[in-house]
Amino acid sequence: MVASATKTKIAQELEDAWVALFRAPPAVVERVNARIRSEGFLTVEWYDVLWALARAPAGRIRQRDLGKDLLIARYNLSRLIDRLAAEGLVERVPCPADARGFDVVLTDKGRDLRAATWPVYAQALREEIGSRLSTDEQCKLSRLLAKLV
Amino acid sequence: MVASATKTKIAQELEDAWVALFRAPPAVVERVNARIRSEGFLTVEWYDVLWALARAPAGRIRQRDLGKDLLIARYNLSRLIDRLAAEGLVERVPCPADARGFDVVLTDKGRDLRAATWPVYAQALREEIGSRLSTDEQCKLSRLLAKLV
DNA sequence: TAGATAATGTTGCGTTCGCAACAAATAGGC
DNA sequence: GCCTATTTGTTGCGAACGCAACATTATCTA
Repeated sequence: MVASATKTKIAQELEDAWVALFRAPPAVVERVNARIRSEGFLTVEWYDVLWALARAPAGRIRQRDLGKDLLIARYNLSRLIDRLAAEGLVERVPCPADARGFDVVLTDKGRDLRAATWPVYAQALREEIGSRLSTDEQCKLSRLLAKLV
Repeated sequence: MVASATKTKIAQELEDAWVALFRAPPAVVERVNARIRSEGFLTVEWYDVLWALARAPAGRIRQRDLGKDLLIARYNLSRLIDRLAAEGLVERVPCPADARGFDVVLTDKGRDLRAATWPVYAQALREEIGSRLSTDEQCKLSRLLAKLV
């Protein structure tokens, strides 16, 4: 690969957008997590897997597809599923159509825990995001972030 | 604390905004980091500390203020500074005005490494963000994310 | 259909994060 | 001044991440 001529200046708007993107979201996620944990429930990382499964047909998704949906790298998802399975919240079953793969299946325990967590989670989202952004702003934010993926 | 009556529904816009906020930024940051690391340079987490110091008067900021600027939790910043100091990129010196505190000072080595990293970093930002969002969109994104902090 | 290539998932290893508990110093209320 | 509460920073510990290397299976190509 030829080293391209890299200019040493970037636009202020680009710098500002990057700094905001880099710093703000983790802080917001941490606040949401802190609220949920203080009530004794799951982190959002765990929750989101259960949520994705709860929406999937038969509470079942192939691990590969789960990673793509949740934007989680393979090696991280692999161990995240390990932890969820160790808690009995999901199960890994061989994928019928592909001997390499696994379907991740939501257990009853996982389904119940997700449902129990939801009110606390929803409340955290209302307070951390709903109270700070109008509905219109929420839509704009979704749209802008979608362009970056 | 009295358990507040928590509704079990939230608006679709809020859910979408949260999901985007939760998933997209880490993926973008990881892509930027991968580019920079593939060229043998610093992760953005390290870079941003050096950057903040390079902008500060005399290349020097109190650790507490650095944490607030960068939105890094105390216990994480403490160890991040440890690592940077172990590499000789910064130094910790007692804060003259407050015996509890430390000023973090950029070393010559840190200054040089930051400068050397910049072209690669800037190029990564142009490609990952500049090419996906217009200047106007970049401004909107900054503004929306600022509201969440 | 054999051989090379790609996709899927796991694991060893070191790094980094997050909580809780802690020590030390300052600031405030009386 | 004195006692308490707050602020600042560190550390032990376990959880989670990220890279590189790996095994296994599927897919493509000739």
